[in-house]
Order: sequence, then structure tokens, then C-alpha cells
Amino acid sequence: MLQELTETRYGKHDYIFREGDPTEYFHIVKEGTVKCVKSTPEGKECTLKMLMPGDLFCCDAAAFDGASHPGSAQPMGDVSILRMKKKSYFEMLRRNPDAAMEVIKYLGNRLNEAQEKTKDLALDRADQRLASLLVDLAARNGIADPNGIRLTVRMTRQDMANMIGITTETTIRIMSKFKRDRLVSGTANRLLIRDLKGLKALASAS
Amino acid sequence: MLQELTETRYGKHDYIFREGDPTEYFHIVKEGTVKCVKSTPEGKECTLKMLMPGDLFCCDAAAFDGASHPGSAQPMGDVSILRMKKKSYFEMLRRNPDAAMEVIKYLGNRLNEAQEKTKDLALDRADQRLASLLVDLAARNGIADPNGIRLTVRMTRQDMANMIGITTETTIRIMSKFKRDRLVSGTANRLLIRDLKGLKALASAS
DNA sequence: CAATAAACATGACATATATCATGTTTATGA
DNA sequence: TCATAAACATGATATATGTCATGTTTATTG
Repeated sequence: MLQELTETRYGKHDYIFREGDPTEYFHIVKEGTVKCVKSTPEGKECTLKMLMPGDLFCCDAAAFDGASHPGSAQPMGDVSILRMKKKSYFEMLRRNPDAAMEVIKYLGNRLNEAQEKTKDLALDRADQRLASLLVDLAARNGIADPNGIRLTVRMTRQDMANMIGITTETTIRIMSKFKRDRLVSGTANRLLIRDLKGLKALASAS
Repeated sequence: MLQELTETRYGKHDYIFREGDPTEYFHIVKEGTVKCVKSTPEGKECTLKMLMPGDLFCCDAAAFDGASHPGSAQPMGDVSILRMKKKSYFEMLRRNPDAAMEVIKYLGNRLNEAQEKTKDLALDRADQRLASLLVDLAARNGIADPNGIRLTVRMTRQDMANMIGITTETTIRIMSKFKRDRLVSGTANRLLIRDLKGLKALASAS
């Protein structure tokens, strides 16, 4: 069975798949970070989710039902992806109730997250959403550092903007303010969360 | 097995459950419309989804994983709800791979929808989001009418506002403009979509 | 039916965020 | 290492939407 699982490596300029491509495979992140992106005809982009090792996606697990990917998947730097034919994966789930239940719980959890994000977009200000994003990434992608929590994924201001539905300029302005307030420091290559509590306070001030 | 499925009726001032309540049951809408709502400490509300007959929710199906409801469920008018103990439901799924696969597809579909909504909130203007909402409701809740499509669910401007993350006043202003442009007519009790194509054009002008 | 509350409507004004422009710093790759 | 592009930064201005205030119309209920 396991020979159906193949591994592929991608670099930051590749696409793992594009919006509209047929959903032939299930994907699992083995190493690195992958972003799920939807874009408009005019080139505006919205990043739905950053996927870390262990996450499955297709794209963004949304295509368990559906014939084509509702968004594209792009690596953030070098990544390694495991792939399995959708048909094989479904057969495996059908034969393995425990695995199916795990997937149900995983999807429930993902739906939950998506709805939390909906609420943030609908009700929070830009600075609160950015603070939420940084808190979330600190937990999922951060490693301890003498001065706080360092994010291992390389994220530009533009990447952040796309994740919270604001412009790059606004993100830069808010990040500059966060820097002045000693909440964060550094830029894409070395982003450091200096005051997690402060960011959490801002994020939940809704 | 079926004796575990109980039916309850609710009126528009009831709660089916509240945010934070333990998730003891799975719910299915039998009759009527239910809204899933998240609210902030200051009383701002965000409606995540309108559930129609056949939809399952817990709340909003997001609690397949999780001990407490991430949002509350409120009837829009009179509704009838079917309920089953969460434990029984999980056991049933474990024994019935076809049902489990159906749930996986359903959740994938719901996640997909949620992400589409995220994109709309992040990238579209208020009038486009309102047009999207009306198009969606026309398909899911509308019945043919000599002058267009009539919505059977009673929805105030405030209800709509909560669904798309804008204020009641802005919703009223946009609806007034839609009325002037002959796209819609009527108020909560008798909402009529007069020009579906026009609304679709507006909605997808992103 | 009258009394009351909810929904709808609209103006004046405030403000968060977008847009456009321009410059500096930092990273990248030949 | 130099040349080029990407990322970061910041000001000026525009604009969509929020906020507050006030009035009318439409439902609801005793």
C-alpha cells in the first residue's frame, strides 16, 4: 500500500498545484511550510492558511468534495510533500474507520479555525488581526530565542497582508508601530516576537 | 438505534444552544432555518452560516473535534431539530464507512464554503458581499415568484449585516440602492430578488 | 385597536484603511 | 562584488464604511 505514497520537493518559485487544477492527489506537508492561496482575476491574493508539517491539503483539505482545487498551493521556501492518489486515499479511509474518524475530527477542527478567521475578518480592526496572526504563528512556527520567539518561516509584510485582508502598506505601518511598541522586531528573514502577552492582549481586545 | 434520534421544536426567541455549551449532541435541521452566531463581549455579532433542512451542525459542524460549542445556534422563526448523542453518532459513523465518507465530503464542502467566505470578506466591497449573500440565499432559500425569486426566510437588514461583517446602516443604504436599481424589492417579511443576473454580475465583479 | 417596539430610512460627520508616489534599505544572483 | 530586484518605509490624499442622531414606517402584542 505504501508504495502509493510518493515524495516531491519544491522550491519557493514552484507551484504544488494551481487553482482550478483537477484534484487527483491528496497532499501532506512533510517538511517546510506551504501556503494556500486564492486569487482574483485582477491579481489580488488572499492566503487562506499556512500549512505546517503533518497538515493535509487538497487544496487546504477543502477538496474532499469537489473535482478541482479551489485555491493554489505554494511553498514558502523549500518544502517536501507527500502525495497519494485521491482514489487510493479514499479506499484506505473506507477500510480504516479509525483513520476516517481522525480525518473527520481534523476537518471539524479546520472548519472551526476557518470560522474563527471569518469572525476576525468581520469584526476586528487591522491591527488586531495582525496581532492574532503573529500570536498564532508564534505557537505553530516559533522557536525559543533569548529575546522572545523567533519565527522560522520567512514571511514578508506582503505575505502577512494577504493573510489578513489588508494592503502591504497598512501592514508595514502597523508592523512599524508594533516595533516602536517593542512587541516585535526584525524583518522577513528574522522575525522575532518580543512580547507575546502584549500581542495577545491586542488580539483579543475585540 | 433510531430511538436515539429525538425531535425538538424551537421558536425565534429560543436558543438551540449557546457559545461555550458542552457539545453533547449532534443536530440536524429538519424544518426551518437556523443561524450559527459568534459574538464578542461587547455584543457585536457575526453570523457564520444559515443552516437549512438537512444540514448538520454542532455548532456549524465545527465541533466534531472539541468539547464546547464555538458559536450559538438560533432559530430564524419556527424550526424543528433532530438530535442524537454525540457518542452514539460517532459509534454509528465508525460502524458505517459510507456514512463516514459522506460526512468527510460534507465537511470538505463546508470548509470550502468557509474559505470562499474568507476570500469575500478579505477582498470584496460591502455591496459585492451583500450581492453574493442575496444570490446564495436565492439559490438555497428562494421560491419562484411572478416578479423574481422570493426568499422564504424572514431576514432583517440587521441579519444581513451580521452575515457579511458590516453595519445595519450600511446594509440599509446598499439595499436602498439595490431597490433603486431594481435588483431587489421588499423588506424582511417579503424579500424579493428581482434581477438575479444583475446581482450575480455585481457579486463576481471582484 | 391602540400602544409599543422593531425595522427601515437618511443626513452629518468621523475614521480606518486604500491608493499613489517616492525614497531607502536589504537581499539576490550573475 | 556589482547590478538588479525585492522588501521596507513614509507622506499626502482619497474613499468606503462606521458612528451618532433623528424621524418615519411597519410589525407585534396586550
